[in-house]
Amino acid sequence: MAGIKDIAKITGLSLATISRVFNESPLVSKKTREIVLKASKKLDYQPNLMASALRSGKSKIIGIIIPELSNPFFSSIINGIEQKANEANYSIIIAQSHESKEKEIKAIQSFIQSKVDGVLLSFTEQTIALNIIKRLNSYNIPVVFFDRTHQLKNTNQIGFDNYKGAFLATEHLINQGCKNIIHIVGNLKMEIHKERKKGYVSALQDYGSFYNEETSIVHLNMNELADSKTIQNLCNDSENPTDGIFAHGDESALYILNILKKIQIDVPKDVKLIGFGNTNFSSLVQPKLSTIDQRNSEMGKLSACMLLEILNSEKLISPKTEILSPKLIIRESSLSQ
Amino acid sequence: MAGIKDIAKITGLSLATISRVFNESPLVSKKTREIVLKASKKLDYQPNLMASALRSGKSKIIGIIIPELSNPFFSSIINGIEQKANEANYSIIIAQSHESKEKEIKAIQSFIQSKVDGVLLSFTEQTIALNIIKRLNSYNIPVVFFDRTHQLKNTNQIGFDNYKGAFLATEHLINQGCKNIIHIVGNLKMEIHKERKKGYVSALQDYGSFYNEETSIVHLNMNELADSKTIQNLCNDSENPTDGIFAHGDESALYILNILKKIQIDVPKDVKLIGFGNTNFSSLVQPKLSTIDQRNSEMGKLSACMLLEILNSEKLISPKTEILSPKLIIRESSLSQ
DNA sequence: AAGAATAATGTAAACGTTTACATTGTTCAA
DNA sequence: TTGAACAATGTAAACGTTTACATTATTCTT
Repeated sequence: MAGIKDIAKITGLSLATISRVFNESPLVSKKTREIVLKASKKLDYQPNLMASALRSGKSKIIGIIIPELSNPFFSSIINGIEQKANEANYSIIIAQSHESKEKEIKAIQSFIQSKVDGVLLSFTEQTIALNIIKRLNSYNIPVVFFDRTHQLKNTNQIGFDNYKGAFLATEHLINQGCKNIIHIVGNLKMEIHKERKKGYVSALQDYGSFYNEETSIVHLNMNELADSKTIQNLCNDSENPTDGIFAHGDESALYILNILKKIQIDVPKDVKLIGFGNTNFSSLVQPKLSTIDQRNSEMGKLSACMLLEILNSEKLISPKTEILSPKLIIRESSLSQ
Repeated sequence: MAGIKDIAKITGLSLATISRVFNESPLVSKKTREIVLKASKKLDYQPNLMASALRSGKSKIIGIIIPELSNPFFSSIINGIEQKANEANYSIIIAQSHESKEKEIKAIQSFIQSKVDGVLLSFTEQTIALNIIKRLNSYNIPVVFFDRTHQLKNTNQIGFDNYKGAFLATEHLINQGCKNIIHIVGNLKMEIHKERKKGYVSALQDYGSFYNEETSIVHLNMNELADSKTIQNLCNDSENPTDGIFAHGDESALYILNILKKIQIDVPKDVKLIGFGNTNFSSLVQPKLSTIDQRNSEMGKLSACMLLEILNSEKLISPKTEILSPKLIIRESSLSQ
């Protein structure tokens, strides 16, 4: 309820001076600063961020758009973002796109209207990044893309080396003696999953392993019966039975694990399995799941830092792309012996 | 960039009329409405929510405080909240308390300054709800508590019947023939875990089952070696071996599952196990985990609706508490034969 | 046809800050 | 002792809306 005016009244100072105190301006003497602070305590003064934002043009809010909050990958990224944002006294406002371009656009619209200072964005599979950039640019709102990156130059991005991650995973299976490794692919409309597939194929080629575009790439259709038949056929193939599986994510790895169990194929004895993402449950399942760590929280922190840097610097910072390197996590599901 | 003024200029109308159009006031004629909308399209007019909030006192923002975003329970609640909030044209701003009272207070402070219209709050174990209520009340910000509820009258709450959930879980184990059921308790400083314990004890008493405060209640200390020894001792007790385990959460149930596996106790043959929360991975582990569904998304929707109702009604709505009922989900980990 | 009722629009102040510019007070060099 | 330099404070307009109140235009009643 109490505003800067009230403080001015009881201290006998002008609005400007009071305002300067709260903005930590060096233009105010120690003595008056203390007087003001004491008065503001007494009145339980709460600065009105809306008014401040309106006048100054800085809202101290960062907008985040992600596909799905309940995806643990994204929620831990947000953890990282929140930490850095809070340190810098920014609030975060979150919107989910649910992989829908329309919702994404709506979110951006709402962010523009809310006058967010910057946007962190992991776009949907259908998004044309250029449009988004243009839109935000025309309102002078900087944006940093994370996780889902694109080919455009001159944009700020924090990515992850999906290619290398997939390569490491596949290589690991090869090292464990697998002769016929299949890959459960994700949505190939998305760059990240294309990259994972590429990494997988590269590893096989580098090591001269068996690869067949028809049979080595498996699309799940989330119909348990059909899927388990497919897997069964592959694993029981008389000529070239599958003995290694690289799944595009931990969750689908779990799903596969279930299927294998049902058709009585032992992991890791008969088939070795590795996931992707190092989700919190991956060390808690039986057998413990080998996987690729995506360094989620780090990604969050990095993107937040990049955005904050842009927000804090007067002059233009030349855009840059940073790519995080994967870490291979070896647990039980992929180990021979 | 374009504001209401620009629209006024090119249409020759007054600011008031333009404003009325965007606020869907009935006081404006169809003809002028269309003229205004056309002009606003042309200018790509974006209402400045900050200015609007400042003048009207309504920010159209809901603040959410939760302990931990990466806890899937909370992220699905937020999913529910976001859905309802978006429908009503509200943005959500999220802060995590990380179970720290200080961070929680800081978040509330920041919400007050951001002039959120209302707060949805799941408080930390150390929180004294009364203080929070008082603080928000003095700034006229309504609050709805969810999940973690308290005893105070005259507050808005959406809770979950933890007692009944625990009762159902325990009862189910009894029905499956368990004679000696232990309970892995959560943090007993928290009401929800106290209630779960109570429900467990009640079920045992109602059915005249074995219960011993000393041995039936197990606190995990997250030291795998020590914990596995404890569990082993209980399960191999010559007089009264444990044959049923009710864990306070799905994650700890998974943890227990691992321990049991390691000490070669079969689930569900030797010991039947049930968790709490119906987390997304619970149907993907081996054996599939029986659990109690907490109806997370529903809880989110309900709390959002309750808050929105308060925000939309002129007159005071008398505070109410709603308690969601648990659903028993029976899967493999608890089934006999 | 006059006045009442209603509909549509306009005027201008207000929301609580920030900030460019102006003013006053102080210190210090010459 | 003047005035230049600097430090501290003040004045008042501005940010982009909303809204109480005033005004004008239109329709209706009798």
